[in-house]
Amino acid sequence: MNEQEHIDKLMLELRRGTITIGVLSQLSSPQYGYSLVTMLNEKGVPVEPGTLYPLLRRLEKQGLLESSWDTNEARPRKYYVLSEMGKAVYEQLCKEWEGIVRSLDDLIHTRKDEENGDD
Amino acid sequence: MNEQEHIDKLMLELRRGTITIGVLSQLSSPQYGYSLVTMLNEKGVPVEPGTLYPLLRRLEKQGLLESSWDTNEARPRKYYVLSEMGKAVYEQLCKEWEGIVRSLDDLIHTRKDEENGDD
DNA sequence: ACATTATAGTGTATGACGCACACTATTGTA
DNA sequence: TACAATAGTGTGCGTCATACACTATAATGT
Repeated sequence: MNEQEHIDKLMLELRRGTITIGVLSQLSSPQYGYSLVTMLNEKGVPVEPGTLYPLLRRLEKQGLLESSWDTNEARPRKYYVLSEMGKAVYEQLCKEWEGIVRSLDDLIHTRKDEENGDD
Repeated sequence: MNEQEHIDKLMLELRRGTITIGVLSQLSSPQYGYSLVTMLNEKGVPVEPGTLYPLLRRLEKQGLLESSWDTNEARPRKYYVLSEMGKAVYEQLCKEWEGIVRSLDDLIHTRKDEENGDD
């Protein structure tokens, strides 16, 4: 396994959960799956259809999203939108996410020197 | 499932991979597992011994870490430190991590209105 | 001095869950 | 006819939390 393969694998894990936040962040107004895949990929959050569709259904089953079919268009589209609980969870999740980012940022820019080292 | 349970579960996923970065970030100089558990928890990256030890062994097997026993102390300690490849991977991973953070930050502070924003 | 408990330190086994990947299926459009 | 739009399923992998096992030392109590 070379460097790039390691990085790819680690990135895979790092992305975990971020897809969910990305999805939730876009569903304050209704959108359908196919458009979400496209948009998220454009915005730098790579996601596969085979990942997104199950995710959407999962989130709906858990009560974070609500869905409705639009059959007026050329092809039927399934629109998802945040439920009340979804909104609340999303708000809170953002705060927690920022906490994680801050902690990790802290570790990365290692401040070993300002430990006020008493040896 | 109430709000808090949802958040806990989502947080669990969000933390994925961040533990690895946290560990790598601390191993430019050698440290042993037990001290890492303590330190990371202090620094806001909660991690269980049962998570860290397998992680360290995994990273060593993959060639990102090197280990050596110190049997001079009261109890034997297994010290880990970044290998050359580990350093390279860590450097690159940090950049990628910042990319993820930036993308997600972008999505969270939804700029729906300024869709025409070409810098 | 001896027994008991706590702590430092490393390790394993199991189960859950989300993700990528490879697929299927339908319908409209060029 | 072939391609794009749109939604879906099934499998395998990897990491995480949890619970547990193990050893040797330090600390405590009697």
